[in-house]
Amino acid sequence: MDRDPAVDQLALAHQQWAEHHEAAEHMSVITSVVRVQQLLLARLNALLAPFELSFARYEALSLLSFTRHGALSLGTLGERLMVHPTSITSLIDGLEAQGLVVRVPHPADRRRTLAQLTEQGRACCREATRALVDARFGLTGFAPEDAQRIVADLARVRAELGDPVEAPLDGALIGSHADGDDHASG
Amino acid sequence: MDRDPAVDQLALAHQQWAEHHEAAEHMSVITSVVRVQQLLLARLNALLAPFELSFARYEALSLLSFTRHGALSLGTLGERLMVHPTSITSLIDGLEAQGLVVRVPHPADRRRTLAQLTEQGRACCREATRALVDARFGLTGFAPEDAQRIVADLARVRAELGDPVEAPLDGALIGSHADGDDHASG
DNA sequence: CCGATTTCAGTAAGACTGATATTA
DNA sequence: CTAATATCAGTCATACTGAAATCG
Repeated sequence: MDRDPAVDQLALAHQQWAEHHEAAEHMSVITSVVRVQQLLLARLNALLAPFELSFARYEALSLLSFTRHGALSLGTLGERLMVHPTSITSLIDGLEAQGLVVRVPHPADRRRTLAQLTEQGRACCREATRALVDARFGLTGFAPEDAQRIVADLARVRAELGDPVEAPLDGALIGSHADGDDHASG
Repeated sequence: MDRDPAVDQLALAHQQWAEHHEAAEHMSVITSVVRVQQLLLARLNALLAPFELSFARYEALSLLSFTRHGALSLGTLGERLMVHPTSITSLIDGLEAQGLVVRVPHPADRRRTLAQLTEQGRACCREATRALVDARFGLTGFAPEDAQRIVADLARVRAELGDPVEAPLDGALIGSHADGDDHASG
């Protein structure tokens, strides 16, 4: 008695839900989002495995690489990544143990600590980025317009849940991201 | 120097990414999915907190409630929820400690164990369902058609990542979910 | 003194690997 | 015998709470 080799478990759950309750479509949004995140992160972590990076660590490296001196305070990093302060501490612990970043004191505020990219960290980020971009983040089959539509739909969900969402820009760009960070050791 | 009170961190990341690399739209799909799942689960877990349920536990109860006798083997449950076998063991451990399910031996296969809803489990699931449905799973602002479009888009992503995805059904329903489970104690 | 920043100790749920007992 | 099922032991990354040290 072998089971069906490939059953769409989400469609099955939707069908069962619709037979018993209301709001089946809303429930399906949840299960779809959870499942897609599960699959996407598995794919990305596989792509990043050769570099001994998780996607979370890659995101941090990437943010650092965008700054003028390759450094951000832990607080700013946590804000950008939208994670708990203690999570940033352990995330940077890991990257520091790998030699990809170092902690340096903030020159102007001795309460703060900067995470500073090392040369090795820069190189690692560069190569990992190439791997991800070449694989189109696991979304090879999607044209940029397809991706944009999904992002727009999910932005509506974020807005519904209280996340700050930029108005669907008709040309208005943000230019106010100088929050006093990004001055490194020098 | 207070920061902007509400900045769309995802839009900011997208902008920075687009300035430096390709595939910015694909990257944005990832960050959007991760963020939406984070926000959605936080909302759902808050809605379920009065019942001392997490969404994961609720999903298990819900699946059990759909069966004829309120019981499924742990293996089938894990397959439906798409989680690791050892995760099912600990999930059922928790539900059993709460008195919402009990483990009973499978009548026809002594290797298997059935998770069986208790009366308390049924009641808890019923009330939790009402709370979730009343709140439309945190998606009050979405009409069923909106939700359907999002689900369809995410189904394309799942297909792209190798998940079994039911063909966009034009009337074809699945009727083959009798996999030998669902016979309970009696 | 108050508040911001980071860290630490501890808890908890979750995802894994590898091994094991039991049974088909 | 092999394969399936569930569990256990242990590891790991994460997410939190509460407290502390340091500093603006």
